[in-house]
Amino acid sequence: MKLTESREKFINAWGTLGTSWGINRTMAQVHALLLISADALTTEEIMEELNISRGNTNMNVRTLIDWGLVQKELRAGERKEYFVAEKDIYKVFKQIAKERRKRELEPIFKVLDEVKKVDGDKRDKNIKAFVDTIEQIERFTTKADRTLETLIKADENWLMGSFMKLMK
Amino acid sequence: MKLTESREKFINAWGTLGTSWGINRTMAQVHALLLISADALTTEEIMEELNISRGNTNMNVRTLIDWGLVQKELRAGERKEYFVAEKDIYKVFKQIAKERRKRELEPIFKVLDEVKKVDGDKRDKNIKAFVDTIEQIERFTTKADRTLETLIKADENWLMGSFMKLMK
DNA sequence: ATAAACTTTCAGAAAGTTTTGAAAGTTCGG
DNA sequence: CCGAACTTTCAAAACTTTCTGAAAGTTTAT
Repeated sequence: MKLTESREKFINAWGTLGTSWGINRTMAQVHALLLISADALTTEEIMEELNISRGNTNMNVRTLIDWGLVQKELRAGERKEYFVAEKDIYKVFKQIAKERRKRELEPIFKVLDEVKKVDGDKRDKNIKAFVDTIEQIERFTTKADRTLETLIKADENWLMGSFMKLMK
Repeated sequence: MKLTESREKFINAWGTLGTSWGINRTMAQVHALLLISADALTTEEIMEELNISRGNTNMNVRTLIDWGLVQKELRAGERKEYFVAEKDIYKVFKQIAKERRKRELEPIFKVLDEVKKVDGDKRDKNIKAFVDTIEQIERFTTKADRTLETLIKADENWLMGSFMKLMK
């Protein structure tokens, strides 16, 4: 398979994967493109490679920068901005985990906390079913969250070490 | 806060969370409703509680059954089907992980495998950047996948034990 | 065999999300 | 301060996904 074809295939696959993880297709594709490019790219180059508009490119590159997955690179004597992706895949997953934790897990914790203060007799089976479920979810997610936090803070070797241990 | 209000709040939060994880909002809401209900519910009851159509209810309940998160419950002498959710939250997350692994990780492995067989001189920096990235992703995802598989197969206590260890 | 009680399907409508592209904004050298 | 080179914004359009509800299908009792 030719490089061009392989690249295209990978970019598409990454875009599809992104979609089912709640990340928009184009954002995932821009990320994939930058990941596999040896050099930093300009807006113009991204537009051309992916056949997308300037506005779309700008918006998605900006989001990737917000997520800490892409950085601007300035070149002496040039006006244009160049973009490079973080190439270390561990860092990439760590960043994503961090971002999503903030955007998704934190709000749910807030709701769980609020919602479990339901009033009424705990012997009522409907109240009991509700409270029990909420508490179980809270216990589980708190544990999962702490684990995630540990992983996020940990350095790469530690991360690998933990995975290794888990795998026995 | 009244039970009705709490329930509604939780159902909505769960629905929103689902959305950002690529699970459709209604499916997540039906799941939430069944999770917090003391008794099994009929299609009719789900329709009424969530204000959704018969077709929509049927489709989403069916998908939840496919995912192994909900079961049919038949009652002697009754024609209607009753639905109950798996209440053990560990099992719920395990099932979801299993499902998504099959639908999302497996296809990406296939692509990575295909795509890394790119032809051309490995000293070309573009080919090198591409192949290096693909290999890194493959190594990482394979490890993550094995860990996931181990977790899926493991029983609940083992799962908790592992989490505990990770948390130190 | 029929009818009642249910469940499933599916085409079109509605809702939600993403993309475009032109216009507005910014920055910098001279 | 001007104009060229770029970046950002945003309303409208295109696309995607989800939902509705009526019709078709299935099952069971008699």
